[in-house]
Amino acid sequence: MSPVNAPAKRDPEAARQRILAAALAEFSEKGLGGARVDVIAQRAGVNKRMLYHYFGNKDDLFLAVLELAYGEIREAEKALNLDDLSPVEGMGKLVAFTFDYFVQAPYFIKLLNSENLHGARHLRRSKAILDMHGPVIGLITDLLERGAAEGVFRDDADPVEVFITIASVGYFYFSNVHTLSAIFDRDLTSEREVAARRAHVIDVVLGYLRPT
Amino acid sequence: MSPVNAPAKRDPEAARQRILAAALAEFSEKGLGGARVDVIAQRAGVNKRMLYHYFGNKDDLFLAVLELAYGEIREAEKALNLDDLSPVEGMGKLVAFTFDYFVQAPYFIKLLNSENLHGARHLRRSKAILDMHGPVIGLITDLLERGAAEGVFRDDADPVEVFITIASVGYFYFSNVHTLSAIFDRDLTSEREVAARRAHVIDVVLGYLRPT
DNA sequence: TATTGAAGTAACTAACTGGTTACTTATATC
DNA sequence: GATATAAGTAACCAGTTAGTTACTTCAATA
Repeated sequence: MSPVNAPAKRDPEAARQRILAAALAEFSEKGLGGARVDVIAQRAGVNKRMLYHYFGNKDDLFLAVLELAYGEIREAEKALNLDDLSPVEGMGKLVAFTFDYFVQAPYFIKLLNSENLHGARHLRRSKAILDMHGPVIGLITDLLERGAAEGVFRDDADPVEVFITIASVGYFYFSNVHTLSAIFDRDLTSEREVAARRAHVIDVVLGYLRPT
Repeated sequence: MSPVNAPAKRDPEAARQRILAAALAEFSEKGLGGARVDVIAQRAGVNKRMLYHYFGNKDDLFLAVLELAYGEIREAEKALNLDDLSPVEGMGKLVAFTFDYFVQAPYFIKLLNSENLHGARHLRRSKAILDMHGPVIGLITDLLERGAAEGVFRDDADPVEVFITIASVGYFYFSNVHTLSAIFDRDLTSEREVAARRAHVIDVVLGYLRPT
């Protein structure tokens, strides 16, 4: 006869979520190799044994975190509704969205860097992630085709190359902020610098896409 | 009375170089955290104690490797002689060079990723590296100014943004080859794909720089 | 050729690391 | 309310890890 809203003494789902959140933080701060299982357990406020109970081992936990992170960005992309916009506006919105996403979810970049250091061995096991990327390419293909037909975009742009380029120009900036800031002796994490970079990357993609 | 060319039983400089080369390989394959001091010693064919004798500790050894890697690319850049070329040709050559450099020295990307995961804490201690980047920016500034004056480049491009963009479009491709290859289910390390990317990144930079 | 400092070695250590064992406790369901 | 199963805990373990100790050997030079 316990009240519906009473805090459950045991809440498996909440524990799972806390482990995932703690692992996301720890993995993105220290990388897969640098992250410590004990620290994740401590941050999640659960016994270390629970990580193994819920996720099997460190690598499988990392994969779960990776699936979470990829799921979030591809889900957000789907909600963009670029079909209602002109090709130029749509492309600008996609580039801005991608850039802003890196600002909002800095852990995404760190996780991908870690995964690439390890040859994408976790991701390759995840059918969920591998099936996730059709939609984005579809979005870009549609924008490029409409733009070329209307004569506002060049007609020789490859959708996958464009996708990689859109990701590149923002990703690299944030992935390498520390070395770039040190080298150029200016704080590239400042709002002013980030805003300047944001304007630049939109200029680059739209500038490139102008008809030849 | 030992012959000049007889192999010295002790060759400190050679030992130092072998340690550096082994550390470069190990650090770029496993990252700073994943690299093992014992493995570096083994790969270099020296006693582990020698790493500490020559370089002090693991972090200082990493910094030495970083200085070596940065020195190499900035030195190669200096030999480009872009002044003799037209702005468009010069910029094309710089973009191609940067891209090709990532192909030729894949360890450079791995080392930078590691350094950024650690907040550039080694690099910031290295005056040598921090003083290394004036020349490249000078090169780009000159190309942009000449191009704008001749009316073949837009006049609102910032040299540092352009530098970062030139690096981005190649760096990200190679840094993330494994995840990208998995996601798009095609081997982006193949010669054909690399050549296509190379052509694309030149198109992107030169396309963007066209006058507005 | 005596000396001294750098080059080199083997064995060790204290702290850590991912994962396990052996066990207890809560809860849904029949 | 008995019971099976999932949730949870504390203590432990075998293998690593960066760095050190205590020592020997070589070779330049005074």
